[in-house]
Amino acid sequence: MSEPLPRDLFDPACPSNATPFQIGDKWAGMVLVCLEDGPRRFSELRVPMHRVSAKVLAETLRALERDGMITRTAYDEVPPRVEYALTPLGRTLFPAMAACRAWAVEHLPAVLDAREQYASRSA
Amino acid sequence: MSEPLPRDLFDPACPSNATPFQIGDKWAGMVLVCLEDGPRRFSELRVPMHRVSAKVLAETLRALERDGMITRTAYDEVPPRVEYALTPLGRTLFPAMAACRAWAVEHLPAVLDAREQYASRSA
DNA sequence: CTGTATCCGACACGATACTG
DNA sequence: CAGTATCGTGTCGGATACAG
Repeated sequence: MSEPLPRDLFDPACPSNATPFQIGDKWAGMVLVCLEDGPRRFSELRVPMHRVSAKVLAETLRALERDGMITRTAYDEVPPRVEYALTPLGRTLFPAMAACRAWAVEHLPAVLDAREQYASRSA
Repeated sequence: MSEPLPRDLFDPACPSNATPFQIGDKWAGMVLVCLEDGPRRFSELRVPMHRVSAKVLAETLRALERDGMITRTAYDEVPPRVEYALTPLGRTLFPAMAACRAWAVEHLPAVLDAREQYASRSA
């Protein structure tokens, strides 16, 4: 125990480094959850994500599209309509996201306890 | 399909919001991985995380300690020695982290492909 | 409706110097 | 060795105004 650990965690080949680029992104995960049950329009996404500005939401959607996680479909109508939908690749993220969510559900109380004890020790 | 979705994802009670606060943190996950095989000293952690300044590493360690994920043990010696170690609560994160890493290993090539195609479409 | 362009403040982060 | 204090910079992200 406690012998190895010489590697460079910033090596691009290290999955520990590449992993959170989607799940860990501040809002990408939210977008994916919002699309789980079917395609959504830009304005539909803004409702549950009301604390995110249009600018940042647009940037998040671009990044997810670029990475092949979602598709963007613009319909030539008036008024304009654009729908975002998960790709099969995007769906592959859900098991890992579910594991994270399950952890939070199970252990979040313990974390909050730890914070309280830490705060009272500092006082 | 495509009916629900009225909830507020910023509700503190929503696990989708609370989940990435550890795994998604820029360096917290790295620290946890570094501690997996046993306790480490501050300077030992700086080797694999050489791109993180001492200041930020210290802040990350404080946050993880506050949340009950790691312990900090200072030995009264000269020169000083401080060791960080996982708590049982901290260890509970590893299954979720493993799920994320497994996703990355399996699907990262597809993501890189998507990026190339996206770049060539833009050109 | 679905964005983009611009401005601007807040904060995250690194570098450096210093302390116990 | 294990940090903290201070400073400077770059980026994130909101608000607003505007375009297709």
